[in-house]
Amino acid sequence: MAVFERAGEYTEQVLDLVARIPPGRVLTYGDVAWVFGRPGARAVGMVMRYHGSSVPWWRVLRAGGHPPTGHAERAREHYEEEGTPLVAAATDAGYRVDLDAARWLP
DNA sequence: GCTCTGACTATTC
DNA sequence: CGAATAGCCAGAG
Repeated sequence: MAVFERAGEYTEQVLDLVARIPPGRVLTYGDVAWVFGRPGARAVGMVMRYHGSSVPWWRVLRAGGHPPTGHAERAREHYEEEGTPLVAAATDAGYRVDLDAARWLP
């Protein structure tokens, strides 16, 4: 595949997986890292910061269904547009994604 | 090749 | 529930 040949394998795998996430579905940083057999949740976030412009980063959230730091507002627009199950919550942007229903695994 | 940084997570106060 | 602490990994300088 190697469509995202920009950095190490890890980055390529992360970008490839995120790009494969179907609409209306989401994944947590921990899950993405878990798929690669590496608890590098932080590394996944870094990949998004550098190459997130090339992938649907809004489909990748933190543990508990909270959107990425500083991007909650922007991500919410995508969730409503794709029909991602959201849940009202008194955290971050005042909402969170229903992982129990939107969680997706390859 | 070492050090700093960060879109994280879990635990504790 | 909110803030603080520690542990974790990979990339960039």
